[in-house]
Amino acid sequence: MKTATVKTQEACVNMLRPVRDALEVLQGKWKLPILVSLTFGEKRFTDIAKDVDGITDRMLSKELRDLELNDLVKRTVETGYPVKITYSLTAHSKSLDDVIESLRTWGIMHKKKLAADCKKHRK
Amino acid sequence: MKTATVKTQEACVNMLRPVRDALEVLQGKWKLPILVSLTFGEKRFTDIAKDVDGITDRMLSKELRDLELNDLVKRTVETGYPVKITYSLTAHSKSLDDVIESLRTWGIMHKKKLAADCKKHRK
DNA sequence: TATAGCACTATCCTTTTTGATAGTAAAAGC
DNA sequence: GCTTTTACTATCAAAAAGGATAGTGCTATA
Repeated sequence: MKTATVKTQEACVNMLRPVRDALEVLQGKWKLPILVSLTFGEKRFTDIAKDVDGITDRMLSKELRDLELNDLVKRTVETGYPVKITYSLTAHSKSLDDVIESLRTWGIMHKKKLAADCKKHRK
Repeated sequence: MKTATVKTQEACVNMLRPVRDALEVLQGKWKLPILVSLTFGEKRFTDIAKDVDGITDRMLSKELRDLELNDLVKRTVETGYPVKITYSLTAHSKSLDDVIESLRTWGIMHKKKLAADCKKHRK
């Protein structure tokens, strides 16, 4: 391979690494949706389940545990009767704002495009 | 449930939908990395494979097909001897710039945090 | 002639993810 | 006393994702 090619490849791999690091913690169908739900304030287990349509208790439980381990969600137990458990964002997950917002914006565009393409093909 | 609660839940679900739409096409370990690799210009199969460390031919082939179906990658055949096949971004995938950049930025932060936390725990 | 590069595909297998269903303990509300 | 709510866990099963390995047909190169 040519030296120039190797150089651009290196640049590419360096660009790629952080993206893959981020993906490692955020990948999957549910993690980002759960975090989005929590941007609306701290919530209880069942409230999150209501927001994130289609998630099962089992998945929600597992994903919350994963997110907690990565310091992306804080679990708070309010003792008393009955015990109240709430989940909330952390400083670390709040820093995901840009990611979520850009993904959201793109998602809107993408949906519009799908609709447009669909019309085209029906013609 | 209280009316106010229902309203914020509705707002949340509406916020969530586009994120989930986006995730549907972009999810997985490889799609975004492949697209990042192509932001450096059109590339051939083996070149992408070199950039995206760890991907197998099977996966790359499959993911490229998926991405092409969603108009996120363009496959170009240059006839001649030998035939040259190149992959490149489309207008649609170029619009992912913000998503990729924010994910990248967050990934860098996240890694730093991991390193910092690791130090803390060793103390 | 032998080897290497290109762009894959095929087969088989393992791991991970996701889903369905049921169950629990403790308290509150009817 | 019975049901409901809350916040889960357990078990089983299906589906999706990912990986290992090998092979193909073609060309260029040593």
